[in-house]
Amino acid sequence: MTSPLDLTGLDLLVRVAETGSVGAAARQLGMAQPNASRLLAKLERQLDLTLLVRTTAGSRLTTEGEVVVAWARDALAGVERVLLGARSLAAQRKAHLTVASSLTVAEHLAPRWLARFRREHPDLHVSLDVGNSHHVLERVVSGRVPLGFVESPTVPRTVASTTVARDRLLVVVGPTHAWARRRTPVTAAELVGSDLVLREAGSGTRETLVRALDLAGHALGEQRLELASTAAVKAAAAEGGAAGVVSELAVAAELATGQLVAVPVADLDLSRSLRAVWSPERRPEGPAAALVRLARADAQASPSSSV
Amino acid sequence: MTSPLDLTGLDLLVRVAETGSVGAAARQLGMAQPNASRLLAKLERQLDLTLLVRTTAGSRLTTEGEVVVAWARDALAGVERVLLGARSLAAQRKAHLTVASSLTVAEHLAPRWLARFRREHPDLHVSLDVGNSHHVLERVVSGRVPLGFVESPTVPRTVASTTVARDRLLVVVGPTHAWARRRTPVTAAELVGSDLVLREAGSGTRETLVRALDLAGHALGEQRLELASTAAVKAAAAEGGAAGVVSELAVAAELATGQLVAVPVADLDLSRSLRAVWSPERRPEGPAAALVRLARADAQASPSSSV
DNA sequence: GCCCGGTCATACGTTGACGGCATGACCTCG
DNA sequence: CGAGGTCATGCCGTCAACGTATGACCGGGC
Repeated sequence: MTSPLDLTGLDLLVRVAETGSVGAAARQLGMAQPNASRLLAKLERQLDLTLLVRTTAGSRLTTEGEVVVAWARDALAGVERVLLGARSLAAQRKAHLTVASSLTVAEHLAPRWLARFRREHPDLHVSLDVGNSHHVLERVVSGRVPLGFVESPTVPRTVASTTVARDRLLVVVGPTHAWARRRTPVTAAELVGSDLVLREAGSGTRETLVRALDLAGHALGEQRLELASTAAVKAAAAEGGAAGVVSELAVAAELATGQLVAVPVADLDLSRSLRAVWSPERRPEGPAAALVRLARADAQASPSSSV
Repeated sequence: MTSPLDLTGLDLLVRVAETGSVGAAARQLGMAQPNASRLLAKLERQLDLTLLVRTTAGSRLTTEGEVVVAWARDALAGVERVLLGARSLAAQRKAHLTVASSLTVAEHLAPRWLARFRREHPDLHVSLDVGNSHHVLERVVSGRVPLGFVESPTVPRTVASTTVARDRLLVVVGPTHAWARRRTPVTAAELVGSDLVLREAGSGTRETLVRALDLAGHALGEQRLELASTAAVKAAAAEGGAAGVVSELAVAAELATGQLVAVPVADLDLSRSLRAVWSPERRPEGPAAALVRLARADAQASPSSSV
């Protein structure tokens, strides 16, 4: 709880593991060697562990140090994704390739694509233009952007598309909710009659749900609790007595740790496809085509699980 | 590169997303509201993005803010795993349940188990005792520890065991290595005749390789490059011209981003099982049994992919 | 044998950043 | 129209982190 939340020490530790030297690791990070030494000592003090064996000819990891390094690499990769993604959001100006993307894709798939893409084309700056499905399609047909990704169940005939992955909406509740231990599926009628927390109207997730309910002959009431962000929906569902409806991609981690429980649902088809879309006159080529390939390959490499 | 690596701002942002208020988020982190306001402004400046729409009745996320929050949640979960894991390594004293674990299990599986376990039993302190396979077995048979996890191909008859997951060693090379584009499997003979980077003798990974080679009628030479940590092996393989041999669990992330490439291997069975082991007189019960259940469930939920 | 290049730790002085408090502007609700 | 909530700004003190300088130690080479 009262943790520093500063990863510099862990970054340093990982580099010590790779180079075998505190000084070399310090140079990689552009800091002076004494600071690195101090920082590592502080890290050991805070974690109450001895991570390194300092010899006068370098430093080696202890067993515990190795374990911590493995964990730290994951954590650092996570913040690397944040920073890389943020740069892709910001660098509209100097971007060589701009791709429009719906929220679900940007939130949960784009980080891996960006990391991989950057590695294969280190000289190319990719920029993300995030908006709802309508926004993405508009950008593509207007030619402002050569490629887009949407999670709509259908796309208009004005654009060409290919499915790169599949997605599914889940009904999730906190572990204390009555539905958490339920084994018989919840019906669509029960769903519309219960307390639900949802994204606001206009979100792709919400539209998919409304459409599925419509096909089943049901309609959402008006008294739903609407929240501004997916994070808020998840937090509300985890805490309170209401059920949330979110993409399976958004809750993989929470399901794994048990913070949220998925409720089986009958009568409703909540799956949808994630599509790459482009203007028919401008078929993706070069980097854009590579990105589509990469996205499809990534999706089938990890069908549903994620971070 | 020149990034702050301080996640407090991101943590704050996530909490703003959940609560809808900068002040409330600040209180959750025990900081004063003005500091939170400043920190968020700084974060926006550093990322060159506008993440929040501050109204006088609270703060809502922009679209870009939502995306960043989703990424940040992953990153924060990663450092949470590090901190939780470190506590489990350190708190030998106040632990209610101590489990011995080999390196591979501790590095790549334990974080998820610990997070999940902590959620189901918040009052129980679990401690990790990490060592090589021999160390784990010794602790179990001597009764110092009620439960252990090892990745040995076989276990002695003095302990009872059950397989909770499977694992496989991979031969990996950097993308520039000649084997990177190879489609025909590498033979065991080629393997022993090539430049290899390995963990030092005594590691479970190394022993598994030696055993597999032995069964195929080959033996490792002596001139191998030995490195102290798995991280060092991965770094050396990614950079240089040598091939590395590591657990698939250790390189899932690098394979996904293309930093490393797996080379197909013929003639060798490099798979092994990860087993929970315990003293026959002391069958796991209560929390220990729950941990075994949890481990097995987790493994079959995500067969091979991971963070 | 001796010295040079490498390792890591300690000491010291400065500065810059962060935190807390006080204040002000603004909106909403009663 | 006031009360309670939101967020931003300004001021100031303190502490922590940084860079430089130095010392102890080991190994390898000429």
